[in-house]
Amino acid sequence: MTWTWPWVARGLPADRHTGHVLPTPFAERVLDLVAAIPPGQVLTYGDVAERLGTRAPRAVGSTLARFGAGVPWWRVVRAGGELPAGHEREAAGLLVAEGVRLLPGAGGLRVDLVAHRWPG
DNA sequence: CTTGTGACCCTAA
DNA sequence: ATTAGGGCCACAA
Repeated sequence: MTWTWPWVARGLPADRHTGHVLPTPFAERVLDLVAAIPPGQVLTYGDVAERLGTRAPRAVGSTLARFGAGVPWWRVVRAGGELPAGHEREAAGLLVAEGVRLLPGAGGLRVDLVAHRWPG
């Protein structure tokens, strides 16, 4: 695994006895996959869910909201290429720095999925 | 373009 | 066991 839990990175124990929340098996699979997305490429929440063999894109979003701090969460976007809700600005900056082309849209910028969707 | 609706499936309480 | 709700999605209208 290339990612680390935020509280582990800060030297905090990742143990149930401490009261810290541990990622579920599902969450671990989400994080492993997201950590493997190369710079400059993206997946949608639905893509992640599909590659994990589930149809739970919302659960993917929830997982990244909770445990995504240690993985490139900005490389996971909505089905239409819209940036992750609540983090549009930060995601836009990080993506542009990786060379991702953003297209203008009414509700903000969209990732050019045709150009940057990760084939895997 | 916008809103509303219904289904989905996983998590936490 | 049950419930409520989510960084979603597809499909109306």
